[in-house]
Amino acid sequence: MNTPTPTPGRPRAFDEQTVLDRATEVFWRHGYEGASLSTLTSAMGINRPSLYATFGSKEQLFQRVFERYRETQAAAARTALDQPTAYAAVEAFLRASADGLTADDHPAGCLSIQAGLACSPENARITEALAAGRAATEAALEERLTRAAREGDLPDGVDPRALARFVMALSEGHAVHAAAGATREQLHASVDVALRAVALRESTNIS
Amino acid sequence: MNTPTPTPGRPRAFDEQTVLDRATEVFWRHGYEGASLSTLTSAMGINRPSLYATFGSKEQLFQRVFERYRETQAAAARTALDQPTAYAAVEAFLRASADGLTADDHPAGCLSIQAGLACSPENARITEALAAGRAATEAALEERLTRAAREGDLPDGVDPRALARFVMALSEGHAVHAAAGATREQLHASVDVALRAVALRESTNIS
DNA sequence: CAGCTTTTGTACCGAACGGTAGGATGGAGA
DNA sequence: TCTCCATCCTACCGTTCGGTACAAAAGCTG
Repeated sequence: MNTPTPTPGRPRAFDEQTVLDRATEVFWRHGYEGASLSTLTSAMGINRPSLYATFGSKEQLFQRVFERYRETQAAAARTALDQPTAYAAVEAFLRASADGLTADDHPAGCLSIQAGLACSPENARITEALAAGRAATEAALEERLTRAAREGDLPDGVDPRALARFVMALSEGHAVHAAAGATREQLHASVDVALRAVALRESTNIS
Repeated sequence: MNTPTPTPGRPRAFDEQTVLDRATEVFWRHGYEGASLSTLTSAMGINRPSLYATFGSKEQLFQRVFERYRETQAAAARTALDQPTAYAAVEAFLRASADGLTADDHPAGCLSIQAGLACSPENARITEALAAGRAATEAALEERLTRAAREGDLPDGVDPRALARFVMALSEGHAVHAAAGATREQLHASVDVALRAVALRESTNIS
């Protein structure tokens, strides 16, 4: 479990995962640019040189934070997409998303959205990394739905890529809403509406 | 048209609306905190004291920018919601949104989303103002759909508030996608999927 | 032209930013 | 107990941040 090899020199006074958790919360709440080193070190309970010795820079710290975040997100997405039907997979994805966006063990919303949709030019890489993370989730969704299309498991006339984009966009919109204070019930009610679009039978347009 | 009253003193060398347009683009592209005064004044073609004499502060400048932005957004929403049926209103809203998010006379996406979903605590008012603007749009949508529900113009079992939230969330998600490079066609394909949820007949769930 | 008023440009303010130097500190091995 | 070495902590670096003082410039009015 823990490292049995006794490294020479003074041992660290903090646990890396713990301080990463604290940093995650700060970035989540204030965004990348809004999270100052003073706020970060204060929340992490370490001082600047420890942060730089351990993580390299503010940007590298954030990349570590986001990497960890992505892993848990990806695991949750994988679980949802393992459902046997497209409808069940989409519902599980959106339900898990709504729950995650309003969980009380972390700030409301989604780190990918909160941390930096727009940044100053020198931090453009942050924006790109976040977008890449979201794109990866959408790709997993698309892959699952493409398989569903092959299996005849999608409503007629529904393009799996469009459906993946729709589901992902809705989830991101819910993230925006959650960050602004929407409740879990409100998000699930929106999911109820969305699922009508994934139901099997072709429904009739208004005249 | 123009001011016929000759104000005393040296006349301004810039047009207020023009420099507001430039400021809008900078905030849109870099976010509130990512938009430095140097970048702003440089893009606006004026120097700092002129900015402060005219607008008061960076925050007040942004409020002016956002106010103008809201007016055009609200006008577009009003046009869409004036459609005779709920379905047509929702479609017009989402189509106009998709077009606006990918128009080439301004940065991709939506100022409300780009400017500052998360900020440092001292700029929390910016985040709140943006959320309030989006909430106002959602309220207009909800009002229209509540009327539709009264008129029997909504599918069975659809709560107008939930539908309004769904439409708004999707639009915000599309804003996130547009900022990350999604094309207009991709957004409209997602709208195609979404509209299935608003279609009149109750559709059958998967078994 | 003189006098008044407002804007313009330069040059600056204190504070906060991300990042770092270097001595004090504490645990393992000899 | 002494040595070694990575970590800890104070205090600082140069730069940029949002915001401003002040004097030169540019219009009107007389």
